[in-house]
Amino acid sequence: MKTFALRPDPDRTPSASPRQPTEADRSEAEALLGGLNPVQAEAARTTEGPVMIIAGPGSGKTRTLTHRIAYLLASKQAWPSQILALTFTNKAAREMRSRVVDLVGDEAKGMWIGTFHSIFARVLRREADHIGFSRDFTIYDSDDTERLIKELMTRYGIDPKRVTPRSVRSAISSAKNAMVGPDEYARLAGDPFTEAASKLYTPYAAALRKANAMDFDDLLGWPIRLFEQHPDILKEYQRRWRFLHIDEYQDTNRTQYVLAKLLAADHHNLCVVGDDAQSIYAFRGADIQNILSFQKDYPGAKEIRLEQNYRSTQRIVRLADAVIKGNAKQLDKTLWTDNDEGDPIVLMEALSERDEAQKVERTIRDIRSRTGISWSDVAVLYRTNAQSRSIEEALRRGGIPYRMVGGTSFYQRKEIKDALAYLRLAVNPTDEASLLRVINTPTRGVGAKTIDQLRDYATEHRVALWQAVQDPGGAGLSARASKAVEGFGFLVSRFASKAGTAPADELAREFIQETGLLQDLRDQNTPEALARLENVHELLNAVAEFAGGDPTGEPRTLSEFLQEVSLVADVDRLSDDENRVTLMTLHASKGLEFKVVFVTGLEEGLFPLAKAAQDATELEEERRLLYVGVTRAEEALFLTYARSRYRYGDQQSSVRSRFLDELDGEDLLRTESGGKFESRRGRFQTSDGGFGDYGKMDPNYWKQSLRPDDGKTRPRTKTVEAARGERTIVYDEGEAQIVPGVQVHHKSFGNGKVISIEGAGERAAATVNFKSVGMKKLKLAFARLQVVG
DNA sequence: AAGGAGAAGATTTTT
DNA sequence: TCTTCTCCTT
Repeated sequence: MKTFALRPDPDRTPSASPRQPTEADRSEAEALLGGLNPVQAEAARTTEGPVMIIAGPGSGKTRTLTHRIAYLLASKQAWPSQILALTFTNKAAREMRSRVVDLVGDEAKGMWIGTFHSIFARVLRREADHIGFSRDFTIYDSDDTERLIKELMTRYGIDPKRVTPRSVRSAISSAKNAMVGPDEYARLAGDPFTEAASKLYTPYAAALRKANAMDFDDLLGWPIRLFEQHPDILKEYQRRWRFLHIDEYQDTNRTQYVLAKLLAADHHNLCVVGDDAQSIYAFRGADIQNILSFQKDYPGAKEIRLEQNYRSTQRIVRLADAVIKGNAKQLDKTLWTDNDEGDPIVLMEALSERDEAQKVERTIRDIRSRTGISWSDVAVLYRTNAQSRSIEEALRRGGIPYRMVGGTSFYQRKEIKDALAYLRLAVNPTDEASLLRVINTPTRGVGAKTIDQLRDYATEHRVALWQAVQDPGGAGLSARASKAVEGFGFLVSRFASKAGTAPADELAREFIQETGLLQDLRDQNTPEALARLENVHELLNAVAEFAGGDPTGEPRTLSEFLQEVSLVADVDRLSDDENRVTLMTLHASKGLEFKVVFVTGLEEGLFPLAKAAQDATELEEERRLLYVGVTRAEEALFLTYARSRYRYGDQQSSVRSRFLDELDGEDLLRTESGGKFESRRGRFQTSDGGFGDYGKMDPNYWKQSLRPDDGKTRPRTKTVEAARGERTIVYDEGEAQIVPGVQVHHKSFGNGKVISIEGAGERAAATVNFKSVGMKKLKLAFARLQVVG
């Protein structure tokens, strides 16, 4: 590690004038760029003014950004604290920080690097009093937020069946992301749903404030308001951060865009890095226009294109290119690579999701024994978290170690959320969502009725729920209920009074001990409960570790721990030193790379999702998602789909994804046996035996149950009868018809369900999913299947 | 108020 | 299929 002579950073006098680099400084910094290609190096040394780096997957954009920051420091153009770098995940921030430190030494630790949310949470902590919050504000995730909205809905008499807390939350969140305030939102309201949501917008904002809490969107919205109301504070931050970097710029939303604009308004030293083809977060407000119109927003911006891919084989790059060609709207760029041609990309067809998982498992094992790669070189990607189950089962059966990203991540688990809710209360007892969460967890005799009474009291006296808890007698509770509530209130306030002073780890340990959470789990004495107990202990260890100090050794408080923990995504917990196969959604795979990648579930209705298939814009986003997925692969890529899949506990037949059939022409895909891939050129066989194209297809076809209505089981959808009527009956055994969906009996395999029928007459064959042996393909003429029921 | 049984409902993706 | 909600009994 090379150490540069960076003098102590005047963090407290951020207005320190920019340093004037000498020739010697420049040439010393120049040496750092040795490993970059000419285009990357140019991007790294263009430090003044607005710069947009359009970087294809695997083109070394992180590397370039890292070197740019190192260059700024080494050439003495900036103090570390004058550099702000905004990344998409905390993991990316961590990695970038340590790489910069490797390049220029420990002083670089003082730079500001993190996600938008974590950086601005820190800003808000500093400036909390300017916006009327306490610095110990609680950060609400969507769970907490929904709890609060549900609460408001009962108060405002909105039926939670027709308008769900979840949909209200996402409506308000979108509004906040687009910087639409309550008044404007109410004006826009036209339909009953928007009207209901707009009725809750203002009370929701008020409730958050009362609870001294912020949701994710507030962490970006409040800084904007702060800067607008206090130009002097804005000025201070403009002076502090002289060089701004934003990674994954294509996934920034309106508020992030505005923040960047405010901060860079003075010096324009803004460097954004992104790839419009990898924009996959429109659903949460990301606006692709931010990157598309960068030139317009920052006239004179320098545009640099990184088009050489260093990650993947020629074949993978060509496939990625073929995938993205399906999209009309995109900045043109040509991705190319000097890498080897590589192995053909394999398309695997499976009978069922179970079969798909088994094939994945076998293939992983096979590659490993053939090439000696590590488990951690392999990733299995899927569109929805629900798909992980079958993969997990197969890997577990096969004894392949794996780790899963997302799903119910550590901090989402119930026991963890309960424990965190207690800790949040100690720091901020007005936090209503947390109060409601644990007031009766573990059960202590505070039921729904008691909570109603407390709520009424709080509403009537216009005080926080916490105030009501402290005066149960005043709320008119019965003696028994009063005593229970009092006990809870006493417990919380005892630790709340210590929260400011006691060391975080001790406080947390004692408090959680006394809540009875641990005892409750111990008493259950089931393997699951004991695993949960372990998790809570792990949380307490995390508190202790955190309290021990930040990278520079400063001890930290419980309040800081809680704020940081709210912003930890599951990918952030992913460490590289575990030798396991990685399972995750395509979204979570962004920014990562693996030697071997499986993209699974390439089926209509799943990938692309049914809803997205109906809308051209959303369909393009799905295609970009596939682009992101395939470009994670360095050496080997497998695409899989299953001909049938469990949905809502019912086996449904499926049609392979249109994305596959777009990959015609070039010789890109091979089947498992090495045969050539035959594109159906956008056409497929429909259930009525005809042909249609994807555009005409019912996007919800997969919702139709294959199970005929036998009068005993409730029909899952209205279309069952209709679907059955249209279906060609292939084989008729007396009055019992063997059609997809019916239960049949086989004399050696037992009972099973018909998934599909192929051929007709003598050659008709059925694919049957047997309870005992799984999928089998049987000739009807020999199998003598009996229809059951 | 608590706990159990049975029924209804759910699957995009997430900082 | 799995989870959450609702109603019912204790």
